[in-house]
Amino acid sequence: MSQKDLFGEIVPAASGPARHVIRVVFNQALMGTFDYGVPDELWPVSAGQRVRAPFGRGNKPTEGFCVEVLEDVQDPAARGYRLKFITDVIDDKSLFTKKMLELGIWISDYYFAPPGQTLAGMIPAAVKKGAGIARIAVIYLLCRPDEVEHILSGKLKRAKKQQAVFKYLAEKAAFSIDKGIEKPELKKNTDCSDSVLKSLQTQGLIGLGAASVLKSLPVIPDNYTVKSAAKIELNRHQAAALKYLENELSQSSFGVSLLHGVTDSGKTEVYIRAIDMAIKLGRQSIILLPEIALTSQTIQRFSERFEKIAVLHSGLTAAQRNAEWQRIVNDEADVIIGARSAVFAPARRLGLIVVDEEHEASYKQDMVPRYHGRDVAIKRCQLENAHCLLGSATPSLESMYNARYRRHYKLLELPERVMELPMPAVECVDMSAGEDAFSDEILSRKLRDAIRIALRRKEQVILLLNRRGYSAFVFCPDCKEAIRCKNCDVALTYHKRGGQKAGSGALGNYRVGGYAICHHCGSKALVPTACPLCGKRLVLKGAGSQRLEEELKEKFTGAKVARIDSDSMESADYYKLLDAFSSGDIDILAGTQMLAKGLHFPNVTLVGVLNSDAALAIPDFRSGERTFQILSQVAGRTGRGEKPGKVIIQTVKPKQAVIQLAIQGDYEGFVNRELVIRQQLSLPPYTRMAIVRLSDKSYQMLESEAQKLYQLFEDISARSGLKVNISKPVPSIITRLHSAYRLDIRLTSISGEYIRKLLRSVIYEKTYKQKVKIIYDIDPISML
DNA sequence: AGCACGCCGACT
DNA sequence: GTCGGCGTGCTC
Repeated sequence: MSQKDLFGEIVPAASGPARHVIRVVFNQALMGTFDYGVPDELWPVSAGQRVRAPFGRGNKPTEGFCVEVLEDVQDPAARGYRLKFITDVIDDKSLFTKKMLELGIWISDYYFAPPGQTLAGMIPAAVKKGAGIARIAVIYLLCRPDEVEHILSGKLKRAKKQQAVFKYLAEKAAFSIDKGIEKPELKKNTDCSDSVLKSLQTQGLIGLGAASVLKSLPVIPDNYTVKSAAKIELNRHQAAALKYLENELSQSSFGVSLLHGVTDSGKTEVYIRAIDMAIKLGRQSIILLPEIALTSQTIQRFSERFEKIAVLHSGLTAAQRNAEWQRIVNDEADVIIGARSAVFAPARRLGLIVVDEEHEASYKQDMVPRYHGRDVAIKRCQLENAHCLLGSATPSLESMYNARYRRHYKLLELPERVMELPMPAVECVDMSAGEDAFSDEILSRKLRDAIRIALRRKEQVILLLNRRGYSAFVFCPDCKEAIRCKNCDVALTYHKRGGQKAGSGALGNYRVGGYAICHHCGSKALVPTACPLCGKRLVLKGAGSQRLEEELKEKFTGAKVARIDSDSMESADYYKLLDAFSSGDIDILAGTQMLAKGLHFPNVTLVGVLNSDAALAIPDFRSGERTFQILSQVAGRTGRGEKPGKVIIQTVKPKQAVIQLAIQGDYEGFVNRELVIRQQLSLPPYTRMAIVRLSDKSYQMLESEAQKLYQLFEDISARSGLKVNISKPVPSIITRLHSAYRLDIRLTSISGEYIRKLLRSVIYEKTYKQKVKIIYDIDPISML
């Protein structure tokens, strides 16, 4: 053992031989597990309970999860280290059901997420705190503003990093705990290490506190309600699907079915009947929905039919969320409805998980653990012998492929709209031809005419801009360059402020009346009037949703126009606006793709898609699939009442196959075409994929590390004969984010297990010493 | 992640 | 020589 033993370590808590040993994981970026003894007076401890244990050389009391009780306590001499003892047991009973714990370990293993962070992510903070609020380490200055200069040139004269941190805090006026900066934010923005902060702390220059952080998410106003539908009779397709599901549910064995139903084909009614069946069999159901679809009208649709419902979504207060969770723990809910993380609801009699809109990319969590809600739902069903019902009008190619070719999967089709409503007429306008090509207006002649007609009939219109980031950038027509974020290398988006007209005046050489905003890091910049490279005039280019709003107000005077997107929306306003639109107070609603989701407005008879091909320009193999999905969703937004609907799609590439297929509403055709392409190019769903993304502020360092890791992958792969295709390090689609460069190594293989074997050998065996930040994205859903 | 250890450069 | 910043490696 090391020399340190000569000086005698502080022995924490009880010592001596351990009669009980447990395996603990900490909520930190640590892949390993740690064994601890349990003092007799704290026994028993079971898997899933949180414990406090001395951790690290300083024996810092740290919270961790017990993941296992070790049956055979081995001989202390055989252990290569000295066993410490836990000091507290935090929970009086396990926070996890047995199956959930098993699921958590699987997620940690499958997605290469630290087990402690994975388990922590499965339990809402509100539950862990006991209806509290999320607390986060906050750092603030312990001096007065007028002392800053003196300290910078005095005590910190020689400490460059500390100066930077100090200056940053002073700039942000963090002179008290309530003005403090959150530690992760501080570290990111000043690029400092822990030791820098530690030094400042020991010098008494900064204070460390904890602050409560509230999540700012939409809160559903109580009065946002819609009348319920009358008693519904199933059509023959629904009846057939249900018959299959009833049989599956009564067998209590694992299975997955993919319910492919066009908009208004009655998928929800099938869900409801299946859930009803599960309840009759004494089992619970979880319904997963994308966060944005989780509106009170959706919730109401279910709450009208079931009594014992628990709701888990981000709009709830901490106390509400904890209360809902406890209801599930106490077995007071038959139906649990929620967003992605509701897949972790502590149901003990689970029989069915419904994943609605299963193709939605938002099911993939973009933080550790980077799990896919749909895939975790399927895994959980497998562990619990439950049935997983996936539903979509445009299923993902993965699910479609599985439904066609894999065991345990079944495809259920609902090809007809329930009320026998006709599919809306979809028209395409070629923006690259005729007068529209030479017009700088966003709306084509055809669309303008259609809007006018709809307004005359007192009907409503929805206009959709595909991606906000791809419009209204500041462009130099001479250099052919857009102004980019200095940190993220992303084209900045121009946003107007107040009601001033852009370019109406000049303040120095900056444009008055607006900012350019980076949609990745949120930083704002004043916009120069002249190009910094050539000095010539810069122009605003593209169709931002703000510009659209202006054009609409100009062209359709008298019509009430509203814009909906995450820039103009302050959480609850979103629902107010939808409410106003629903009650007919708004004639034209313009916005980004969030409008394309499952909202129901009977009086909408016209939907216009303004830049339908914008997404196709993104270099991501799924961009065609996304475009098809969005256009199909849009087509479903209209003609839902008695009046016939119409969709007008503007595009510069009218011949593009994806757009053609979307216009024809030909999902089959799209899938068959796309699957051939994917197979030819060895892309998912024919292969599995993982992205290893390295990032660092120094490009040189990043490049050499990426090269090193790439070589290591190649070596291991060759040595162990793993059939994994390893790409050379390539710049990520977003080449730079938060002033860090990003390189991707893309791994593809016929089997995901080959990829994981390769990654395991790098992550767990110490074959590579990590010098830059690395994230592992297993089954990536977006290449960004 | 968070902490202590210890190398090395800056300054007595 | 000594102080202390900051990179490195370990944590049951």
